[in-house]
Amino acid sequence: MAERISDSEYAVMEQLWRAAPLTANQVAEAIGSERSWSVQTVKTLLARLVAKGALATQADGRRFLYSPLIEREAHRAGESQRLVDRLFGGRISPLVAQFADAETLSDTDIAELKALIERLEK
Amino acid sequence: MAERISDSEYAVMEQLWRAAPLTANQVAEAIGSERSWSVQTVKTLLARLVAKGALATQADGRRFLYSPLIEREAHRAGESQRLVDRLFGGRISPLVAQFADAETLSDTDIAELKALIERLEK
DNA sequence: CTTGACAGACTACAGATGTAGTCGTTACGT
DNA sequence: ACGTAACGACTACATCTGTAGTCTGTCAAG
Repeated sequence: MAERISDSEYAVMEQLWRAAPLTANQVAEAIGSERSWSVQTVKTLLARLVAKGALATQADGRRFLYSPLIEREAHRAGESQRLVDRLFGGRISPLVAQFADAETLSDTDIAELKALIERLEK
Repeated sequence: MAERISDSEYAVMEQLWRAAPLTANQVAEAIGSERSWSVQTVKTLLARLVAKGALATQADGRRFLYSPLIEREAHRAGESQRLVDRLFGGRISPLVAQFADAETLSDTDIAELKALIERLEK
């Protein structure tokens, strides 16, 4: 079942979505450039993700190779839906309108959205 | 600084954005219809929100009237931005595309988005 | 004046989260 | 064969969150 994934855990998942399977050390190394976590911290997060059913382990000698069990897309979809439900009554246009009001939309964003909508209208 | 507001706390804020100022009991009563929380729980959440600087109190005899100190819009904007940054590299069209792929967009949603984009293009 | 209802303050406590240390084992280099 | 580095398992601990109980003071009704 879709247990929630915390922020820190998500950073670990990201590496494994980028490339898998990886050893704990490889994950730690990949993350090292972004966050300054000790290897132990990464290992704890990996263990928690395994416990949550988000990662699969595969023995490789006496260590593990980790790979994602949940899809990145599925996670994004769940989290996005959750936000939209909580904050915008489940409707998406107020969400987009919010970004419009905050003026955080670039011309590129607008063009992309336009293309997307046109595609959807068909 | 904008301390984060948890899910439960958000439910309390919602009532106060709907109508303020309110007493603790009024908030509890208003929420009671949606969640079955004890009055104590609501009071704890109110106190935490005050501690976080999200609510202001105003004495009314021997009790307090609570009112929001942060804007609903500002909170929505912050949370939305946070999600988009974390999950979609800060770009919004992939977020919308995600909903499109998940087929959770109604015709109404699409029409609204279209109108919104047209307005933005000017 | 007494009592009881109610208000806020303080306390409780389990589970999640962020961040890491320690322990016991094992494989590899020498 | 032996030490040592590295690995996973277990432990740690402060903070946040969800959910509520208890304590103490006070206002209002009788």
